[in-house]
Amino acid sequence: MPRPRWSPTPQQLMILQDLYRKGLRNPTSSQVQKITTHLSLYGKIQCKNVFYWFQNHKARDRQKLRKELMMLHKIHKNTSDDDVPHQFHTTQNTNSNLEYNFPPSTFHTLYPQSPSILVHQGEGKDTSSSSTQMMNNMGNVDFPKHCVIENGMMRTNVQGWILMMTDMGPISIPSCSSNKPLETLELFPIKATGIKE
Amino acid sequence: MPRPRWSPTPQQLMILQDLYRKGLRNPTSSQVQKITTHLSLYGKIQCKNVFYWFQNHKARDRQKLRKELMMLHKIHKNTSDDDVPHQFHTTQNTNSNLEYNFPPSTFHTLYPQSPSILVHQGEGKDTSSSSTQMMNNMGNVDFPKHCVIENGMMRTNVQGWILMMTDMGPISIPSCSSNKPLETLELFPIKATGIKE
DNA sequence: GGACTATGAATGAAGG
DNA sequence: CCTTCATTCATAGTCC
Repeated sequence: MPRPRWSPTPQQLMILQDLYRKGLRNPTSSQVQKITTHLSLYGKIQCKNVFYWFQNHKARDRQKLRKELMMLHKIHKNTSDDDVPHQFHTTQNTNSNLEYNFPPSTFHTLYPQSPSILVHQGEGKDTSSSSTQMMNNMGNVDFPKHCVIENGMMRTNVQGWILMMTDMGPISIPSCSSNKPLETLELFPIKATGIKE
Repeated sequence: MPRPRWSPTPQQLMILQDLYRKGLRNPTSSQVQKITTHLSLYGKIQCKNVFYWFQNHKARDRQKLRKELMMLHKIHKNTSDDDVPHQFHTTQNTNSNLEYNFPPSTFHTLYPQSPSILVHQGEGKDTSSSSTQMMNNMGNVDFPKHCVIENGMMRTNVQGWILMMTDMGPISIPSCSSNKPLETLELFPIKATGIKE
């Protein structure tokens, strides 16, 4: 029974956290490999696990920081939006209350360049760089594909995310039996369900 | 110490279900925000609660359908699988043996695009997109998706890294309590953290 | 009280 | 990097 997904053992987690704490954010391919090799002493693991771990950890860490930062800026308004998993709060401009929004652009300056840590590579010159590649040419470790190495830099193949969000219409949030209708909420089912079945 | 977890009041639940029934699946940041604000009329609630609610509800809804479907396919097979203690086995990938690593990318065709509903945003355009992001940058600042790619991307290959590879140093990959020292790992934090803190 | 269920919360894994 | 999906963990509520 193959464990569907990897789950770090306490030791592995500890090591990963420590590396992260020390500043590692975007491990290069060789770093990932080495880390993986090391962690495999404590349990089954693949390069991609390490790769994804850092990616997710960094993202979620940052989101947490943003939240805290926001918290400070919003020292008063309670209104319940304190802790949000990922997402953000857009400008909510209701005349009624809360207005904890920031001048945008405060948060994109957070992450520093990734710091560094080096895991020495046996012999090959590691100019290759990041993770992506490593995923490919690893013997028994696979990497997520979808990244391309370019000039030593790892680029994700994506360029241009499309956002399809037609923003129109007021939405109606269903209200429970008796309650004042919400001012500007409207619901716009644009496309039926979504449960393709 | 543990903050009890949120539990929807009957009214809140009713509203959420209604929205879901109407097709909402992946509410955008502003939608979550508005919904949360509205629901807070009926009890304490945070954005993340709303966010998670939709995530979970959708996932479990889908999982239920999947299971039923599977049931049909297996109408004949008795296999005595009747006694499934807890949950169920959803995707039981009987890959059996080698749980090697294959670049995934095989089983993707299932999910449709999320439907849509719109919570009209007072004025700001909510180009922001959905869930995740929304919680983060409350400033309604959504990244100009494409722009950031330039320097915000995964540059794994930081130019400041020094490769110091001495075969001798015992590595400083944090090890857990008792374990055999790893052979050649080295850790070289060149620049402090990165966590702006 | 332990087994089980429903479900909030967290996070690994992918895709774009 | 951002978004979404699938799993899994954790626990309140329930039944016996």
